[in-house]
Amino acid sequence: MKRTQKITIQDIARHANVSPGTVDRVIHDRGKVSPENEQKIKDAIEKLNYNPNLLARTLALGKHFTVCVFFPKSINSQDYWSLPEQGVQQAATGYKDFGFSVESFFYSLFDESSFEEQARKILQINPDGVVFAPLFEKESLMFIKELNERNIPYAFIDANIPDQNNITYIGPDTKRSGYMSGKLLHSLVGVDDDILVLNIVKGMENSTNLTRIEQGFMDYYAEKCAERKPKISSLIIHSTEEDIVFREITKFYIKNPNIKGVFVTNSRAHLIARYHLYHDLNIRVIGFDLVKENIEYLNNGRIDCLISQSPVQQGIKCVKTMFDLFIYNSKPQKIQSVPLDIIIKENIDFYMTFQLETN
Amino acid sequence: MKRTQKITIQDIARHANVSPGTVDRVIHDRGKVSPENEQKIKDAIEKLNYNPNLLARTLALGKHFTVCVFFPKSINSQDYWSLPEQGVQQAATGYKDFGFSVESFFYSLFDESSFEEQARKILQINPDGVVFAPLFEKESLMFIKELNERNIPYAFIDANIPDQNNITYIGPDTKRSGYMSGKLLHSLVGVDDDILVLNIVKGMENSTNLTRIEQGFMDYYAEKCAERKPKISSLIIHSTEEDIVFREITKFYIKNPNIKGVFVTNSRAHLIARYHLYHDLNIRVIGFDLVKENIEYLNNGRIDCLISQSPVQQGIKCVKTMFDLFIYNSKPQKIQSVPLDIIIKENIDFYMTFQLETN
DNA sequence: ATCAAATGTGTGTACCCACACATGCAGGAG
DNA sequence: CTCCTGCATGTGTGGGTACACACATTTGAT
Repeated sequence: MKRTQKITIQDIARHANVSPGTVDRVIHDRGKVSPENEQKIKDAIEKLNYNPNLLARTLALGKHFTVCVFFPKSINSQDYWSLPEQGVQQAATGYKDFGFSVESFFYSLFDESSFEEQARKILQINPDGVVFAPLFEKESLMFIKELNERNIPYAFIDANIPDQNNITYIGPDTKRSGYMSGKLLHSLVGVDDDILVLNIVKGMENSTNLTRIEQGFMDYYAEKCAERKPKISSLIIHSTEEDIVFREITKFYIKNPNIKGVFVTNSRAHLIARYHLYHDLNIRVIGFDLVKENIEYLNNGRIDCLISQSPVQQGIKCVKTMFDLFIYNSKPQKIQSVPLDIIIKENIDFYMTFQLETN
Repeated sequence: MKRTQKITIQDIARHANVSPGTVDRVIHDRGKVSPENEQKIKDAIEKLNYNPNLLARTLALGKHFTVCVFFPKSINSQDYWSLPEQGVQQAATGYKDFGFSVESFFYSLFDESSFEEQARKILQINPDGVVFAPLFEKESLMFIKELNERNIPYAFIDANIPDQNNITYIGPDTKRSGYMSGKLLHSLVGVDDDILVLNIVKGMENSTNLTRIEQGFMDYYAEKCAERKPKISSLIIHSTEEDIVFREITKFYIKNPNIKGVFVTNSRAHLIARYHLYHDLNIRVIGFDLVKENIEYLNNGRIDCLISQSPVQQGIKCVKTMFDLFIYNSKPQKIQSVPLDIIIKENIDFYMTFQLETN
């Protein structure tokens, strides 16, 4: 524990025979400096490898940034959406001395109007940045329009809407997770058996992601089973109501009796798992996300494998990205993928423990 | 971006009708304050929920901390031990403005004397903290003794030595990883087949961890297969030389022809995998760590499953722990477990990508 | 009892480093 | 001679720390 020997603006000033203020103006390119001095100062900065002290800078600037995060509501701490929120809070505590604060807002996954309502609230606060999960495409686009007009930087988390002005997308590489799903299902189901790619969606949901996931899935089979591919069907059910889903599934299974594996492109694998349980069907199922219902069916064997998309890390990363943007002024990459974890019966309990306790 | 409204030491001073200096002395318990004032100040701190500004504090103190990290050498970026190092570097960059710097030292896994030599170098630097992987037990204990005498706080990473004065251990919960291995092997090998727990160690290596891993493994079978357990043998080979290992294995397999699954308690699963490849034996293998050789055999199917112990996160965490200790003066938990990831053929390539590119 | 020294209690302020604004001081134009 | 412009310096701010100092009270010696 010694006194710091870091070089400061004063060191530069001494080296160039000018005052600290002049050095400051060179650094910030505010002009009003004679060419000779400017050169001398720049040389000294180069030579001494000067980097401004972030602490002193933020302290002097005394700025304050508010970032709103905007996720689906979670009912309890087991919920999928409580995990990114946990990551957000965790990261935020480490940044609060930098005058960086986070406010959370939540919308209901079953109610588009709650999204609009909370989005209005966020705009009223007029934050410096916004992180949100654009699960309702139409409403999100309206929100985006407003954010663009006000020049408020925003990041997408968990789901992406392409070709927007967002500073970054933080979430799974959707195509890759589809590809990985293909590989996994391939290991569970032979090439002579039929496969179903099942999209269970509510009307308004962001569909781009599902398309990309499905494409990745198809890519795998096209690449690895070029000569001998299983029959792959695709089905979209436009409801999450159990009776409607069950009716559609029944219709499909009657027409396609040889289905031995199902890939559910989102977190609703539990619906088909329940169907298999009722009818005692021996069909492999893989899906996404450790939501409570999925975990239940993973444990009793009706779901074979779930892919988890590092929800806590997503939360951490989005806060960190905003922090770096405001404090370091560093622009993030447009896409920041997170790890995809394979969860099977054998590691589910360990995985859950760690997601909640550590990180 | 507004001016901050955070409450400062001045606010407290005004509230308690004292000077900022007095508040400071109360906060730091330096005495020389009248009881009434002390109480008033404490009340005000409580009431206004005051938290000192970390930036201003570190700036004013102008302290500088050096932490030495001390790992096995890695030959290339694919190596296991390059991963914690990457985590260390990554975390360190974020803390450098706090006067917090990290110096890395490396020892050879095959040379105890290199450990001693580098340990001496570290002691010469006289750092404020040390993080190291105590893989050589005897040499580590000597190092520990010296650190204790000098009152230098130290943390263990990746491997633990119990009952020491270390501030924390960061790494896998060894018992749990054994338990998990049991669960995994159970899913691969029937209860009528025999199982081998294989310890391939060099003479000087830290043995406590292996014992605990094995114990966790046994616990699983004792718990879950109480009535009908496979025959589980345990074998220790005191060498990592291929010919010696092969000889010992041959001897063992001749006596125990019904072995169908092998659990290797450290990163040396590739040795037995190669043996199986040569002799074309259809025996399941699970082991630890994504070292290059292991990955090779995972890909060609001679290793069925590897457990990865979040190496990058381990590095990040140990730097963060030291930072929190010095800057926040916050004591860590004695044990900080990291997630255990299951790596199979299906997700190895994705896993590797993320370990290297993101985090 | 008296006075100096030691102790207890509290205040004032320079400093950490970067930043921003106000000010000073040339020289040339009007 | 003033006014402006270009260049450079000086100073106050931000939050907290640490040291120097001021003042009051107690202790001890004479």
